[in-house]
Amino acid sequence: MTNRASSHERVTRSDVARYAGVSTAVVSYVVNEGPRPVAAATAERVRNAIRVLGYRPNVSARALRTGSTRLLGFIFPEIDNPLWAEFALAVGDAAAKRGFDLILANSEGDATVERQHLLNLAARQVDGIIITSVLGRPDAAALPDTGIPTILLNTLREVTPFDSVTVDAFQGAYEGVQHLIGHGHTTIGLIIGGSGGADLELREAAWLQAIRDAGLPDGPIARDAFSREGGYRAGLRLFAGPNRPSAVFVSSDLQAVGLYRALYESGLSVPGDVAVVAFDGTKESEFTNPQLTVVQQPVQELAATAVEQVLDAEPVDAPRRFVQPATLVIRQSCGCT
Amino acid sequence: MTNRASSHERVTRSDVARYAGVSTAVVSYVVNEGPRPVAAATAERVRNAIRVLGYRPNVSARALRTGSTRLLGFIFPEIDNPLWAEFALAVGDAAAKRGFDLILANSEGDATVERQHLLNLAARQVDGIIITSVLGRPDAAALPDTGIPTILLNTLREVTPFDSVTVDAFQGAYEGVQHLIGHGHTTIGLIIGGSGGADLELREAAWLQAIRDAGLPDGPIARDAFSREGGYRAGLRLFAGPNRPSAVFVSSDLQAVGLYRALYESGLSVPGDVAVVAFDGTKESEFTNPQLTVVQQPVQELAATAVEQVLDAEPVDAPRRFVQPATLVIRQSCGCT
DNA sequence: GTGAAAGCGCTAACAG
DNA sequence: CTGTTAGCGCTTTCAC
Repeated sequence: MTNRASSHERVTRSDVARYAGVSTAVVSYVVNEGPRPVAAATAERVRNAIRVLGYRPNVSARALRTGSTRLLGFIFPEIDNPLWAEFALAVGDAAAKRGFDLILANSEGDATVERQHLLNLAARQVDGIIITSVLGRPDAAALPDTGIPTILLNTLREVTPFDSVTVDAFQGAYEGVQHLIGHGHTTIGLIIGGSGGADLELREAAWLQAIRDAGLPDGPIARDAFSREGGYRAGLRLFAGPNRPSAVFVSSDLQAVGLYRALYESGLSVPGDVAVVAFDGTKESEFTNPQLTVVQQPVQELAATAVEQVLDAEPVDAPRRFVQPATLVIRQSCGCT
Repeated sequence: MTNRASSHERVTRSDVARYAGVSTAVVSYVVNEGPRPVAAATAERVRNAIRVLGYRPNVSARALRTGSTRLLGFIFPEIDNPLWAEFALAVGDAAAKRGFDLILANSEGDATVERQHLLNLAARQVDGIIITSVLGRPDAAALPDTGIPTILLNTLREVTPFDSVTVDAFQGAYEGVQHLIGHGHTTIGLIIGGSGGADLELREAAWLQAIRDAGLPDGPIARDAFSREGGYRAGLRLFAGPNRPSAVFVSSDLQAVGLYRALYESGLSVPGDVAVVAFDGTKESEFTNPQLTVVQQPVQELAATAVEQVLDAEPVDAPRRFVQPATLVIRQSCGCT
């Protein structure tokens, strides 16, 4: 037995038409349930012919004719962050609900690769593109205009020239830090990626704001990659010196996992010695020991909105921004239990 | 500014031909670098026209004409296991290297859904399908014959009627258990999914064999889902009673993460009270505390082989099986350090 | 080295 | 309610 093209002489629409004794148009009407009505008996004959012959419509031909591939493109920066995997899954599910399939494209965190994927997806005539961009940054303007509805998912800056759907990172981070403050901590560190600079990332801005609003002194910052290793290194640095924070807000739970290792190796306990709240709330964060208290992104909702917008939204002149609230999920690392 | 179809009158091949003052055939020859030669100067004119006009070939039309979409399908049972995410990424990368894109299809662990995806991908005329099937089981025979090259990835049973590429689960599990035995453990438990039965899954078979080969008594088994929760529940059961094993072989590191939580809650330490070795070796396993010793799947290599086979293999009558070795990665949970 | 033209399988006017 | 047919954009054979 083989799984190769064995006895697969391709069955076309006209084979079906011949077999059912109708025209090819009627076959189309039956297959697409429109645009013209077909007599019940005729339709049944056609459906039977389709079944008997094992006919499957050629999607490429249809796409060529209609201009729609019923395909969506999803560009993500790398998959090692389980958050992207969760987004990919959620977007795929939302797309499937509408009868669309998803093409994956890994930009490897590289803006050039991202650009190429965009062009490639455009050539494939996908009906929409969803990007979790490397660029939560304004220079997303550098993305080529493909003429295809495109939406940025999970941008953590305020401004983009594209439609975007994103968690309310400021509100979420603010609540997370506030929660730590509520536990009585006065020195609250931050672990985050990026490079700071003038145009603060929302999570960082919120952390700072919450601290200052509470009249506390700015806490120490350790910047490193948005990865487990990055969090590990950042954690090591944060707790190497004499002025250790008693609490840390971590801007992704991947980094928090790394921080856990740093703390574990330093013999520091969570939440006893250090309280931790992390942003993202992937599944992985649920099974750390102790369990991470997180500011959770509404992944399903964000994905559903992205798909909906990309498929249904009317063109307008100004970029739209859809912001959805994050949820503080209290578990153990903050010290509540 | 909008990201909608703005000024996108579609540029076709004949626009380019007109602009460059050549025939459409020549444009094809240039775009595809064949099959006929083109004078250097002419080619340059065409390339220039392409650039100026911003022409991008229509992939659907090409697919219709050539019968090849340069698309691969990847069916996976659910993405909550980071192993599937790693496979998806690796398959996507391997496909990209060959100029193919990947369509994702989540079967949600349901054989019916899996079947539908297979049919849908066939209708999309993908050039190959890679399945990490729900069915590591012989009834994979129930998969429909699509006439498209299809390969099973990561099947953990010996027999399938399809081509397959898989880690050497028996060898890997055997080595993992042997390693535990080498540490002097005499009661080695197993946490695994599935239901046992006559046709043993390879990891279970290997665990049993290694124990018996060492002249030890069979250890306790806890069966539960291949998830963090499943591992947690299994762990709770395994360590509830009086006859606790001193070591556990866990058939996926997701389950090991769950086991860690159960042990953490029970106040049992790893590897002091319980030594652990897990199968899979995803990135997540590296950052547990203490770090998991794992039998690691060669994810990149398996994915590369799957893509290669699906694209290049000649049809044959007997199913082919490609088996690649697992690697024991010694970290802390086994008690080595 | 280049061009003309057929046709991949489908949809949707348009005609009956 | 059903049939005929043009044509989506591309590749490639065949002629020049």
